[in-house]
Amino acid sequence: MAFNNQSSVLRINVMVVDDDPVFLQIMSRRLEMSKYRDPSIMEITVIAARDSIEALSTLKVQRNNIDLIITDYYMPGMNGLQLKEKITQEFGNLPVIVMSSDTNKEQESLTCGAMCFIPKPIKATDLTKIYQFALTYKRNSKSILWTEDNNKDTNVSVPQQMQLLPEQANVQRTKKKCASDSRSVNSTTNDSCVSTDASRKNRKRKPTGDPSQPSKKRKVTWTDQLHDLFLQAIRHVGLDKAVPKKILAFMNVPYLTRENVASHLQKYRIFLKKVADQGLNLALPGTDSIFLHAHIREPYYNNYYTPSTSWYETSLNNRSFYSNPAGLGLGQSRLLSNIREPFRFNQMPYNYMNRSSTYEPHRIGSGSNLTLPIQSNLSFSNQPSLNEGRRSFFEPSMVANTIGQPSLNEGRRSFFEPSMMTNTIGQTSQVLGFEQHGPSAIGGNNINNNMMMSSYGSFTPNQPGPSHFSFGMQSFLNNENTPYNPQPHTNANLELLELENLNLYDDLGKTNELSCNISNFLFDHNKQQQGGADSTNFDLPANFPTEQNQIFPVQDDGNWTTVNMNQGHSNGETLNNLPPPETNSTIFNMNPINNQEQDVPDLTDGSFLNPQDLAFEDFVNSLLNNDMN
DNA sequence: CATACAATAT
DNA sequence: GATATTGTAT
Repeated sequence: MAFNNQSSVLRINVMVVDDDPVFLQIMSRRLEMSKYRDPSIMEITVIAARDSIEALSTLKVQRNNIDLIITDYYMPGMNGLQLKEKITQEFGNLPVIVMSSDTNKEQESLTCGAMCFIPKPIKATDLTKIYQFALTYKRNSKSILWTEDNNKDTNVSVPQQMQLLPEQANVQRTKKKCASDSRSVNSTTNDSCVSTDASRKNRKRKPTGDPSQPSKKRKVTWTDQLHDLFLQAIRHVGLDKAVPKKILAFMNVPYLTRENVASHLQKYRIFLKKVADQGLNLALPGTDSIFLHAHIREPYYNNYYTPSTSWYETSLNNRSFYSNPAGLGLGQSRLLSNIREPFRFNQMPYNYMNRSSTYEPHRIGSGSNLTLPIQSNLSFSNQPSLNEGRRSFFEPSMVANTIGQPSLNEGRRSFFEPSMMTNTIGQTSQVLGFEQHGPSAIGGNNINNNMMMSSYGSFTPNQPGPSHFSFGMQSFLNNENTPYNPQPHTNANLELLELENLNLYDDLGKTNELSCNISNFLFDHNKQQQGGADSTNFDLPANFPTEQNQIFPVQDDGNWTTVNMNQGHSNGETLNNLPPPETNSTIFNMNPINNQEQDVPDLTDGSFLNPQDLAFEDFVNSLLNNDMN
């Protein structure tokens, strides 16, 4: 699916500190060599340090790169706990595991804040615990899922509170009142307030234990945290391949069973379906911001290539907004992802973006990066063959590709396209007024696809790895070197089409952040303010053929041909035949000036979220970040 | 009594 | 593994 497996693998960097070089070597080797359950889930890199000083100096360099520290207790100079202390002082709260052959040091270690204590020699099961620890910690640094059950087969000891916090154990008795005593979580004797199966008549289910004894099955509570892990698992394996077993393996929560996951998955799927049928109702809490920085250059057209720098930033005012549950019956939606994560952007109810007053476009200086909070996974590690070499920047089909569905019929949608905006980058585009500018010419290196003259920008990665793209907006805006009077491609201007350094990446650290340069790209807020936007009424230069059904030339298969603005490219075989998106909807036809005071459809309405308007895969993808209530 | 939720049956 | 049904708590 949308996530590149390579980048989804959790990379755990463990530092091992021990003054015994032999042990250090063995330990490092064991950690490295031993495969975790599924190597596609986690990779371990071991950094060895021979004493505390070396450990600290390594940390100075690699501070953000180390996930877990395993240190011997007895070391010359500074012992393991002193090292831990120092680490905490200098680098904050990094998880430290202390090991020693002196089991008397166990209590001291735990008291002093070691995450756990491992007696030497290290048993294989203990080693496993280290993996689990690292994995869990990496995935959720807030808490460690660690239960008594999880521990009983090893000598690893963890601090008391770690075992006993019910939030961390995530296990409760059937009766909440019982669970108020958190220490009963792992107890099997306290059943005084658990209603028994025997008290139920006509029970059809088979008792799971001794029939004479009432079953005391634990009920898993899907806390936000646990659900979040579940979602991570789904992201990792892909929605289409997410089955209980795989999810369970990824989650690696000791007490969870496949059945637990299956049950939850069923619920989740029901949620997805519900949303697909009815639309999504979102509550997006707190501050939000959308920003786009574009490095502007002169048009790619002809041989001009004059760098200029203009930066725009568009941010959304701080506002909270909530949808009314009544409209869709999905009112309990809550956002589980960290709201600072950029991809929540996708989840914004998009009628919101029509409130021009909420946007504050302004120029902020110069630079060369573009940061778009988008739903990403846009690392083109594969040849974009399914779409005949051309993919739009924010093309739904691209997501479809990675999800596993062919994108052949999806069409070439892009940055400028309203239907895309609805779900993905709409806010940005709307804010910057891209959509109103309509047609833009994009060149590609593929001679069969080297011009795109449907109404919206597009971009073509033509090889794996970093890609390049360009937009020709300047031409429109300055009314010169216009792409509607284009010159055939030459090598010279092909060069210009190969723009700079669009690096798309996605890793767990910076999921969904896109960093790139945009060249030959220009937008104009003032232009945005003029006229409405629909597929045939763009804000165009005076000499642009704005009449409906007027044609303008494009280059196709090396020859110049024409395209009907209303109907898309005349050669639907080569270029995509997707009709211009519906833009005369309430959503997109709302002029920021004229309609400023107009009553924007309320979020309670729900009609604004017609799933058919949405790029479905994107849409579903965005749901991956949502709770399913 | 209806609903939400998770376990359990099919 | 997917889906339907049941038990339990609210």
